[in-house]
Amino acid sequence: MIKKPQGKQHHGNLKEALVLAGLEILEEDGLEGLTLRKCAARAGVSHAAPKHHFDNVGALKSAIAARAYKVFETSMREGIAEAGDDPLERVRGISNGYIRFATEHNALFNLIFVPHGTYPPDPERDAASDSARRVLAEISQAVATPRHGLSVTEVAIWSMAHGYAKLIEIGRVLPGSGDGRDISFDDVFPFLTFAADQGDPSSDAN
Amino acid sequence: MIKKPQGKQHHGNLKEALVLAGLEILEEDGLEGLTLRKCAARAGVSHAAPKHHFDNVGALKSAIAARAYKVFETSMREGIAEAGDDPLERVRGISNGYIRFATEHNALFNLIFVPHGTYPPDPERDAASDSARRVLAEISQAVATPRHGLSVTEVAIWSMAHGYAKLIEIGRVLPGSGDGRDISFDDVFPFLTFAADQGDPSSDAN
DNA sequence: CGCTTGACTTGACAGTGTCAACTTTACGCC
DNA sequence: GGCGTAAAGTTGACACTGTCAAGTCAAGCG
Repeated sequence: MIKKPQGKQHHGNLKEALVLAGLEILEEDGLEGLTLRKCAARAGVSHAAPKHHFDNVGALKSAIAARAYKVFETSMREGIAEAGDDPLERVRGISNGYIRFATEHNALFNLIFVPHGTYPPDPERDAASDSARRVLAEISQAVATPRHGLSVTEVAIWSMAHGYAKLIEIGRVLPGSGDGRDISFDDVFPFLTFAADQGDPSSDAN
Repeated sequence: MIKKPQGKQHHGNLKEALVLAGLEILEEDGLEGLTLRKCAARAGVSHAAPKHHFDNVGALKSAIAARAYKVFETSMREGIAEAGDDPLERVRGISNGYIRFATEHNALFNLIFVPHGTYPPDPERDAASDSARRVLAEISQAVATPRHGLSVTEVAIWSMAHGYAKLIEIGRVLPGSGDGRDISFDDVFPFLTFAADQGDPSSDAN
């Protein structure tokens, strides 16, 4: 945590401090707990100080979201790394990384997946978002066929992973619970099939 | 809109009026615009009047959510009715109803799909939720095989529909736009396969 | 007629984002 | 080196939020 030097008038790096404070608050208290004034307090600064660095709360959230995208991308890359070379396994891997990010950093997840226009324009956030999406596009590429282009395959994978992550978030699915909601992504993944995988999901082949 | 009789002390049906006011506000201003005080004002009553009928804002939202589930269920049933008798077509139909509800009543959609525990316990909301879910379970039944039970199939369909709806909400998918985001659910649906449908998504067979 | 109970109003409080005015510091320029 | 200016942070205010406590008023009942 970067705090303002006591007594000094200038913080030195308030912008960065506010973003870091925001990330901490998000992990501790969730998205609802994120407040401009709390960020300011945690950075050791008065409640209106952020105004000089962020026009409004949306601008601060946008800056935090840019960081969140990087965590998100890392999580997806880790999921891919855990998978082998098989294209289908890599799709499963990136999906697992996607879902792990959504569950372990749920506030960040909900900070970045927000309707277009929620935050003011921000090239840094756009860049981080594009970078993360390129990872998904690359993995999708390997299971896409010319017949149905890249983006359709990408959206199919994306929809499945995102939807499953949301069902966990709202408690409709609860992997490892042992009750009726105990459905893992590995159970669901076989229902997603690609040209190279003429899968009957009831087969054990994967 | 049910308003309080001018001058009279008792409203008569404030509980119902607050719920209806809430539904209107949700459709007009979205989930962010829903406020206890605005509901009270629209019902023609003072800002603290709702306290006698709803302990807190969560209880009011819960009551509104119960209504929203009914709209949701209707939308799914309409989607099914538009499909024929083929089980797979009925899955597509309910998905289209699901997605239509999410786009046309996005505030209601986000009101009902919230983490478990967001609202106080409410038997009415639970009943409405269960009723809606039973519709999905029934449609899933027809494409499920004993090998992988009902609920797994249900979650697969649910994940796909929910995820796709969310991608539209956040603007990552924009059907009918003509640009790179122009991907319809019919494009994505074939990637979902069941035992009875050994589908290669590149085939035209659907 | 009077009392009790429920429904609603009024006023307050803390917390939120945002704005305007003020103070203080740091930096460039002569 | 001193000084003026612009940036950075503080203070105080405003409207809005949910929530609570106290008061008012009406309906119903013994």
